[in-house]
Amino acid sequence: MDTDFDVLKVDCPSRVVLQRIGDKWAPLVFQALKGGPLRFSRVRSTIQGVTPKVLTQTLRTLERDGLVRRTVFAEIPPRVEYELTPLGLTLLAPLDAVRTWAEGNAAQILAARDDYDERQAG
Amino acid sequence: MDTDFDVLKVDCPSRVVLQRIGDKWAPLVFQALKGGPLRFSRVRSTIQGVTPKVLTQTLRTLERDGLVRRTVFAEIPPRVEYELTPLGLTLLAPLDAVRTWAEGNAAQILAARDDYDERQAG
DNA sequence: CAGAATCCCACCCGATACTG
DNA sequence: CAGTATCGGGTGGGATTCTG
Repeated sequence: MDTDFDVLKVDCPSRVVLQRIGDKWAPLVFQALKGGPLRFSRVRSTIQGVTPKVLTQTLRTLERDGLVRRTVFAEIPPRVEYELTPLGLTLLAPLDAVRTWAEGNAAQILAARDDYDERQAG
Repeated sequence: MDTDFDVLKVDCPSRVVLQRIGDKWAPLVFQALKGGPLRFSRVRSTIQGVTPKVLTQTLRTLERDGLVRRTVFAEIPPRVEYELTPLGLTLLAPLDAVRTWAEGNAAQILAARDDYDERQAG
């Protein structure tokens, strides 16, 4: 077998990994960094609506998980670049599939919701 | 074009969809239901660690989003079955890719964390 | 069997302001 | 520029108990 992990099992580490994927900003960071290294401010402007604090948190966690590399350049003014690691790059495809699905089916989902809500109210 | 949605934009509906996909239990429900219809208690026992309340919440939301169908049989004792809708089935593949990735790379992630934490402490 | 009701808390996230 | 510090709120999730 390739793996002993099973998301359906309690305390399986893969669940923690799933969690990370499923947090609010992490997938957007991947989307932002898929084109190559980006400076902090650039990441921030790419991902609309994210605050510096939360973005930093997200990037730190992804760095800790070995998915993002943080590079500091000793310059004035300071420059810090973020990029996906080799491991992070392998996650790009699966994540992209989900994102594509989300973008492609958002309308249907919203319609289904209206349907459901209307049936509840009516 | 196929879609006007872009996850990087604020208030884009696809973000909401991503959120849903990324909540704690929804992906596990998909994994549990991928084999076909299942009764509530069966879903519950398949997804280790989920409480009835949270499972109900999750199933309701997925039902509202048109991803899961809930069927009630008028029997004693009560029987309720859950299954993926056609729309839900189309999400199965992308989700499976992520799950497979999570299960396959959980070990590496954990190792990266230990590395990172050690470097912080040391 | 399939849940509903209730209570509760951790934590995730956001707004704002400040700094090397 | 690239963050940190601080405070606060909302909510997703959990434990427990009860019911048609």
